[in-house]
Amino acid sequence: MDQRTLRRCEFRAGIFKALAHPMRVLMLETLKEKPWCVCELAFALGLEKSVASKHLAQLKAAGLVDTEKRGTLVEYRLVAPCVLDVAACAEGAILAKRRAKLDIALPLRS
Amino acid sequence: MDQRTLRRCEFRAGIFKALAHPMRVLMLETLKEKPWCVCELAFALGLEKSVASKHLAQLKAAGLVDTEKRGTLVEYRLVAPCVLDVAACAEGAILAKRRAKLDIALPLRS
DNA sequence: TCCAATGTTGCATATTTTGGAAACATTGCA
DNA sequence: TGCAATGTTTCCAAAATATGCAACATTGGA
Repeated sequence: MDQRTLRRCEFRAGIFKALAHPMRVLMLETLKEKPWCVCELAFALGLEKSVASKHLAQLKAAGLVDTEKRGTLVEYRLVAPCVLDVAACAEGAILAKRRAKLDIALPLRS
Repeated sequence: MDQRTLRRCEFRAGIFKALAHPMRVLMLETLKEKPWCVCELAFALGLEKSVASKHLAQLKAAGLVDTEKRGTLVEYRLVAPCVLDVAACAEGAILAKRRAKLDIALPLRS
């Protein structure tokens, strides 16, 4: 358990921590289509603007989104779309496994 | 923002939450090689057995690992290795982006 | 300059997560 | 049965996180 390994795990856990909230996952999925400003995104998702801003700040700190100022508003855009693919992959594997266990548990259903 | 979408985001956020701790990431990477029992894994990673057990329980609840009883010990094994590959992908994308921004910020360095 | 629009930050509160110690449960063996 | 090994659960205190509101900062336009 060297220092380098620990550092890597902390970095990755940081990425996952940023993703560990339903609203932030939804935000990323929304950003997948096009860039949004805080204001519109907050309205579309039914959030206080301060809450939306803070969630986006976390995503940005993790490096998952990036910003660009446009006049008075700030445009957020997705950096690594593959992150969402990962979610789909993990979900698929987990659900497949779960289904397999059910089939073993209930073999008479066929 | 229909109910189904929200449900999906909650499920995915649950997976990410299970991954949102350096020690749990390290545990998954360790389990990638071979199955481990709680006892050995706790010793190898320098954890209290109760702490290791709780981390593993979280990973199991998320569906990321599975267990098999062998006498007095419980063997934990990885379910979805693709999660770790995804982590590597996300990390790569984020670091690449970060590097790109630094190059823009310091263009005279070349 | 003044104001409106947009975001961010600070604060208070409530909730969740974490780690450690001890108690408890289960299993296999003498 | 009694005991040792292995895991899980419970309780507690500390730390981290989430939310909503208000205050503040920045920008562009009247």
